[in-house]
Amino acid sequence: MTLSVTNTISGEREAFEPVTDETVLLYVCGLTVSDDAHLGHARVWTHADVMHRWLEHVGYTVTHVENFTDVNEKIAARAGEPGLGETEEAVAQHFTASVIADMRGLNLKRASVYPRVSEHIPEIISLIERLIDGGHAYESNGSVYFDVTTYAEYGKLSNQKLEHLESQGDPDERSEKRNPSDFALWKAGGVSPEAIQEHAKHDHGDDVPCGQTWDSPWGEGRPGWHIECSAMSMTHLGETIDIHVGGHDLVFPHHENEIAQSEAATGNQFANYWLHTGLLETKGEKMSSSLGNFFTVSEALSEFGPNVIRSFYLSTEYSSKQTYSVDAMTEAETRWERLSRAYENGVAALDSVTAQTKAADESLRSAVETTRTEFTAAMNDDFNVREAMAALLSLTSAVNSHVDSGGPHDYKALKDAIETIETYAEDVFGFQFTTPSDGDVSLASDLAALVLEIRTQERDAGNYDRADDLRDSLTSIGIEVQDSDDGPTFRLP
RNA sequence: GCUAAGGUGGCAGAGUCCGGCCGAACGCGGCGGCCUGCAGAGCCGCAUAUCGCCGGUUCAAAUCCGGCCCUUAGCUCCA
Repeated sequence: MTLSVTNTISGEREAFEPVTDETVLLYVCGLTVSDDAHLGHARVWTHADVMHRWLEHVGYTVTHVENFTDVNEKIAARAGEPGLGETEEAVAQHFTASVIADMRGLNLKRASVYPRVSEHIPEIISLIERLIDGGHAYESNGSVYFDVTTYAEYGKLSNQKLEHLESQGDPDERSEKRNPSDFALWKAGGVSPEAIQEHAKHDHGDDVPCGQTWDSPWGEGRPGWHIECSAMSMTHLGETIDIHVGGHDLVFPHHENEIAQSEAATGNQFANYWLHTGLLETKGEKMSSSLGNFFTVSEALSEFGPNVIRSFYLSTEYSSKQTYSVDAMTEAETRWERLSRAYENGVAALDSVTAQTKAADESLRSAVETTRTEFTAAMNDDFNVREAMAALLSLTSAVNSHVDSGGPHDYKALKDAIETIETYAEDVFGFQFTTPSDGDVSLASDLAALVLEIRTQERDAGNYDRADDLRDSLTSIGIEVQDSDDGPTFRLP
C-alpha cells in the first residue's frame, strides 16, 4: 500500500514517488504578514502538518519549508498604526511573531525553515537576471516583467488559455508590458501612495510611507509577488521539489506564475506534485482578510483550544471546501471528546491490570487490526483524514465496550489499542491528550479528587442534594463528574 | 464569458479515480433500552437517503457516457 495524491496539474490521483527515496521536499505557500492569521490560513497549515506527519510516519524524512511574505503593499499600508510600528519591517515583524505564536498554539510541527522575502533579495535578483539572460523577462521603466509568450506551457496548472485571460497587475503598469498577461518580477520604486490608500486601515494624512526598497541592476525597487516563492523554494529545496501545498485560491495566478518563471529559468520541473487545499467558508462565501468575515486563530484558540480546531479540520478532506459555523465547532468538540474519553478510559483500565492478565478479547484485538489497516489505507489514499478519523473513532467503541464489560481485561489487546490511538491521534493527527503530570493539571486533579471525596461522603450519608450541589459546582468550573461502579471519576477541562 | 471544484439522510460528510461487498461509512442531532439515587459518560438498538435533474451504456451505476439546472472558487490582493 503506497501513498497516492491528487495532483492539481494533472487533475488526477497519482502514485507518490519522491525525487529521492528517503526524503520529501515540501514547500507550503505561507502567509503575507499584514494581519493576524485566521481560521482559513490555519486550515492549510493543519492539513500540511498532517501530511508532514504522515510522511514521517511512513518513513520519510521531511524537509518542510514555509515562507513568510514580509514585503507587501498591504503591510506597508499599515505602518504607523498604533502598536504596529512605523515601518513596513516593524509591521511585518509584529504579525510574523503573532503568526508563529498561533502555529505554536496549534501544535504544528516546526518547519525546517521559515524563509522571509526580505532575507532573499539577492536570490530574487539573481533569479530575475537569469530569466532576463534567458530571454524570458525584460526591463521596462525600471521594472522587470516576465514574458508569458516565452514559456509555451503557461496555463498548464490552471488549464487557462492566454487568450481567455484578462490583464494581470495594476492598470498603470499595463502600458509597460509586452503582453497583458505578463507579470511583474521587479517593481520600480516604492509602494505607490494610491496602493497605500487603498489598503490602509487608517488615515495616513500627508505622511505616507512607501515601504522598503532595495537596490538592483534596474534601480531601486521591490520584488514582485510571485518571484519570492520560486527563489525561496530553490534556495532551500533545490530546483525540483516533491510537494507544493497551498490554498486553492492561489492556483491562478500565483502558482501558475511560479511554475512559469521557475521552469523557464531552470529548464527543470519546479514541483512534481501540486496539492491545493479547499477554502474555508462562512455563510456561503470564503473566509478572507479582504472580506472581513474572518475568525482569527488566536480567538479560536482561546475559545476552543487546539484539539477542537484540529478535530474540525480533520472532519473534511484537505481538498474539499469546508464551512465554518458554531454548530460545526460544537460537533468537532464532541468528536474530540469521544476520542479523548475513550483514550483516558482505556489508559485507566490498562493501569489497573497487569501484563500477566490472560483474558482474551477477540473483538478488541480484531478492532485494533481493522483500525490499523483502514487508517493506513485512508491516509495513503490522498490523505483522506475523514476516513482515517472514522477508523480511529470505531476503535473508541471497541475500547469503551471492553472497559465497560468490567470483566478481566485483555492486557495485550488494550495496550495495543492504546498505542494505536496514541500513534494515530497524537503522532499523525497532532492531537494532544492531557497528561496528569503537568504541574497545574496535577494540582487541579488533586483538588478535584478532594472535593469528590467529600461528595462521596455526602452521598453515602444519603445527602443527595448536597452531593449534587458539589457536582454542579465542579461542572460549572469545567470539571465533569461521572459516577461509575468503581466510584466517581472526573475530567478536567 | 473562460477555468476549477462540488451537489449523497435532520446536520455534517466518506464512498465516485478501479461499476457489483453501497440494502450507502464514521460522527453529530432525534427516539428507545441497559447502567445510575438522579445526571453525565458509556454500551446496545431504531428511524430518516427518489445518491441535483433528464437520458444513455451495462446482467449490474451514487460510481461510466451525454445534456441540463444550481452552488462555491479563480480570472484583481488572497491560504
